Order: sequence, then C-alpha cells, then structure tokens
Amino acid sequence: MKREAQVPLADASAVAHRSLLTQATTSLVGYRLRRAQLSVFHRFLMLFDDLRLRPAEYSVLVLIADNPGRKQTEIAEVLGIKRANFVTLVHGLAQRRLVERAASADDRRANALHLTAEGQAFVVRARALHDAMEADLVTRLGGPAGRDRLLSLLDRLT
Amino acid sequence: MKREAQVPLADASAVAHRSLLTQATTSLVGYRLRRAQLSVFHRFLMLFDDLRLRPAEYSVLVLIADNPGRKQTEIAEVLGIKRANFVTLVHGLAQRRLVERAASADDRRANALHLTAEGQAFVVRARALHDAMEADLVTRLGGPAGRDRLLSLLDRLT
DNA sequence: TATTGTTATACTCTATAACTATA
DNA sequence: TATAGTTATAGAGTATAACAATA
Repeated sequence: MKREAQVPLADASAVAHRSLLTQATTSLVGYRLRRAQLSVFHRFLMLFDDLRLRPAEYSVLVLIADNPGRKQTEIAEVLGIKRANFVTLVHGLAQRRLVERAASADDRRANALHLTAEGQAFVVRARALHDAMEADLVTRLGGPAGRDRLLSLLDRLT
Repeated sequence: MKREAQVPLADASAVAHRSLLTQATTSLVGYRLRRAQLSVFHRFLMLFDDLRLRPAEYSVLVLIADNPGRKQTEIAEVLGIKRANFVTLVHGLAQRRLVERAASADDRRANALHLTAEGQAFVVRARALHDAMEADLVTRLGGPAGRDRLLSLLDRLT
C-alpha cells in the first residue's frame, strides 16, 4: 500500500519536473489542425502501404474514375496540384498500368486521362479500403452529424 | 431582365459541361482537413512574411519563452520534430540572435535553450501578430464555443 | 498570343544512419 | 551502454521558369 501510494507521487513529482508549459502552442487552431491532418494522413499511409498508394494518387485515381477522358490540367486544378508536378504523378500511375494518357480528339495538345481495366479493378479495392477508414473516422466523430459539424467548421477556416 | 436571366443559364450550361464529379474526393475528412490546414498555414506565412518566421519557428520561440533552459531534445519532442532536423531550426534562430544555446550545468552534452533579450522582444511582437490571427479564426468558427467544438472533434481523430 | 504537357530546378519538410562527446 | 547534439543524405511535396507543339 505504501509503495503503491508512493509510486504515483514519485511519478507526479517527476512529471512536474519534466513537463513543459505547452498551452500557448498546443491550444492553437493551426497547430491542432496540423496534428490531426498528419495523424489522418499517417493512418492513410499505413493502410495503403500494401497498395503502394499515396493520398494524392488515390484522389487522382478516384477523380479519373468518376470523370474519364478529362485533361491533365483539369484533374490537377481540382486537387490544387501544379500541372508541372502532376506530370510526375500521372507518369507513375501510367507506369503501373493503372492510368492511360490518350491523345485528345479535339485538342491535340491535351492528354485525355482514363483508367485501364487494371486501374478500374484497383480503384475498387482502394475505394473499399478507404471507405472503411472513412467510416471509422465518422464513428470517432460521433456519427454523420459529427462529421458534418467538423466539415462545416473546417469550411469556415478556408 | 432577360439578359440577367440568361446569364446564369449560360453559366449553368458551361458549368455542366466543364464541372467534374468531385464528391468522392472533396467530401472526405482527410481531404478537407488537409485543405483547411494548408489554408491556415498559408495565412500564417503571409502574416509572418515581414518577421520571416515559419509556423514551426514560432512554436519553438513561444515554447522556449515559456520554458527557458530546457534541452533541445525536450522542445523538439513536444513539437514532434526529429532532433536531427531541430538542429538546423535552432541554428537559424541562433544566427538571428533570437535564441542562445548555453552549456547545461548538470549535463555537458545538452544545450540549454534561452531567448536573448532581442528574442524576447521579438516574441512579444510575434505573439501579438499570432493572437490577432487566432482571434479572427475563432470569430470565423462562431466564437470560443465553436473553436472548442472544432478542437474537440480534431482530438477524436488523433 | 495563349494553353498543354513537359523538363529542369530549387526550396522546404521529413526521415534515417552514423559520428562525437559525454553520461 | 545509452543519450545529446550534430552531420550527411535521401525522399517527398511544392514552387517557378522556360520550352515545343498546338490552339
């Protein structure tokens, strides 16, 4: 009993000695926003490690799946990716035979983006994986209402 | 009247042709989280352009101000920065005469971090600038209650 | 002239390994 | 042995400038 009572006391003392005053930084909206975003993205990376897919690549695949035949610039702009950087991203997906860059019919400068058959099957798997993660996040947020509250609050910051 | 009625119709037609189906990506928690975080950080960078201070540097200065004499590793750990990368960060602040790395009394391996007089004056300015931004963010969130709701929701994701 | 895809380049952030001097 | 600070390095992410082909 004595021992068990002393341990927390010793710990509290040690914590009191080592703990830092972090209120001024950790209570900030920007700081907490960054930590939450890093946490969610880190989780994404772990979950998609097998598929070797990064968040931006997932967004691109889903966007092409839902909007086949669009130009690179259109897809890149929606996601806020510079078209110069988008070249490398699409090149990687094309090398993996997930995406095809077809010559556009009406504009020979443009690349019309499509998923290959392999790409479509891949997206089905990726979507299932991501939907499970999203469902878990919504649960953590207290259901769809909590999710909507969060998205609404995030929108006010943008 | 006719014209004013036709303009939105023409726009709607143009939008219908050009708009993409983005629901599957833009409604995602992770995606919206990232966009909000980038927006807030971008705003920070604009606001602190004159002071030539980045978000991580601001956090470090405030943390040292509130916890003078702590070791580099302690400050770095709290902020989730690798100590290898923290060296460059502190070096930059030391070169600007904002931070001093004093030899620790009890452990000659460690650097005890302090703000210089110049650093303390600088932090006062930086804090004022940041507090104004934070106040504006809180206003956008509908007051302190909205801010607390957001922070609470963000915590559930971490 | 303007736009599309592209290349080259640079800067930041992040991550790991290995060294040194202390403990 | 383990730890604190450091150096070197490599990988992503992001930004701009400039070019060729095409509009």
